[in-house]
Amino acid sequence: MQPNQPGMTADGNGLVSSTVGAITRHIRSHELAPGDRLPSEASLSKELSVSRTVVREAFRSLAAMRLIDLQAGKRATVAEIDYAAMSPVIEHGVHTEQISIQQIYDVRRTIEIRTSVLAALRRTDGEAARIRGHAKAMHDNFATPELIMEHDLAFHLEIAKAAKNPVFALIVGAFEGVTRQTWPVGWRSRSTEDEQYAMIGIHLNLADAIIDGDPQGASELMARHFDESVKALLEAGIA
Amino acid sequence: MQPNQPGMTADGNGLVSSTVGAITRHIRSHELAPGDRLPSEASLSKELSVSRTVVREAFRSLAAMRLIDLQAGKRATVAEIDYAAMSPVIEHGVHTEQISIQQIYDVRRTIEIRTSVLAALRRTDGEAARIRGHAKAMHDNFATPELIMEHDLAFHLEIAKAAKNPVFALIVGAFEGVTRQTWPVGWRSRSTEDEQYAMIGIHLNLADAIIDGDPQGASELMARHFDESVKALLEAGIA
DNA sequence: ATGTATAACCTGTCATACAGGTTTTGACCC
DNA sequence: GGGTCAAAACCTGTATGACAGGTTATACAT
Repeated sequence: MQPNQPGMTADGNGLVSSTVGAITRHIRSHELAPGDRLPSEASLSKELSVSRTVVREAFRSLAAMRLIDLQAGKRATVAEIDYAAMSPVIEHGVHTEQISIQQIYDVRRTIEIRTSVLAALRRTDGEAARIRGHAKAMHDNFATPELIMEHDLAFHLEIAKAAKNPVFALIVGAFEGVTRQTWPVGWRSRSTEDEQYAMIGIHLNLADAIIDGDPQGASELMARHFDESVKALLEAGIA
Repeated sequence: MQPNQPGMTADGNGLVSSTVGAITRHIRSHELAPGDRLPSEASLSKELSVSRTVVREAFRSLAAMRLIDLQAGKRATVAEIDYAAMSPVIEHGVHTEQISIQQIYDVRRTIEIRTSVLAALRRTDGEAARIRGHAKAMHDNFATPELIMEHDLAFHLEIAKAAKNPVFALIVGAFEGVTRQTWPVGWRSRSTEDEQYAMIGIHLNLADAIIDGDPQGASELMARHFDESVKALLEAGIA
């Protein structure tokens, strides 16, 4: 009804896009920080001269991208970076066959060789302990593959966090969903217990290299880990 | 009103989350491919026993993550991977000071050294020509920084595409929005024309290395490009 | 000043309505 | 039978109003 208020960021076609842009601009111009509250739906609706419906759909869009948090009854708040924000995007790409598992492993290899180097250089003692703890938990839960997998995922994410660059953690987190779906395939393709223990052994050695502040060693172990994982997946017929 | 239908993917708290999960499952179980049409809002509303409001908000969520495309009047369709899908997430991280520009350049350096290697190995002749074309356009539009920037961005994205791995392109695309905002700073910090021509020269040499199928050379040039860019940004006081 | 009850506010969901764009239907003509 | 075109049916975008249930702020009592 009212004319479309232009928005610099995303005033593509509809009112919702303009409103998303307006809210984004509001966050930036008011320099809102994570946790800060946004205006209510009603007040935004009035201020932007659009219906509450439109404001709600704009909020949903922003929440889907994890720029804001929504909770029933409470006002929307600016969100902290969520390491799982991009996981659905990657999963969708894989399920629609636009991305292959091997392509994901190539990206992970590239990224995680770097995170292992940075982690070896920058890790705090607490992070080192947690990384070592996950590797050890993989070993100690040998009989329960699901637990091995969870500690494996946490191990890689913890290394990314220890790299002190949230973007690396964001990318590693993006692959968690897909990895959760393909990990069992790789695990089963290591047909003997020796092979399975060897895979866990690499994690233990990698943890040690990071604890020792040995970027060279960490880098080589991470590269080997991915080379072997890709080999295992290829043998299992996953391309 | 009706009880909450559980969804395996995202039945967090509200009906919208469950509905997002249900739609995602629909796409997967029916093996829908990009371009395929989804059911109408009304039929999903009936099938899932929720109001059209809820279905619409679920659609908006999926569209925000770029899993589906929405167009007025038309049915929603499964989306192709969009290289700009993650740009708002990164921009938000930067504007809320959860991510620094330097951290982004470190990730880009890591990723793009790899894409330059892969591009040198896998590029088609058409891609090689386009990459060279953007580098040349940077040189030819020396008087118009905005054009240099656009061709610079397109140059890097084209290399990522030539790497034949959509995930790399996705990541490079994620940084486009932020780069568009910081690029002028780096450009101005190259205070003499010689420095500015040198920056463009690296792009020309990099294009040649990729055309020649020289991964080693491409890798070294890309590394040098980022080292110099980071230096320029640091001198301009951007951390 | 402190604690608590209550009012005011806010979000989640539903129903309905209508404008305007899109697809399907069906009639008509060759 | 096949092609053309207009009308009908369908679909999405947006607005409005309503109400349940959770949250925050107010004001009162102690």
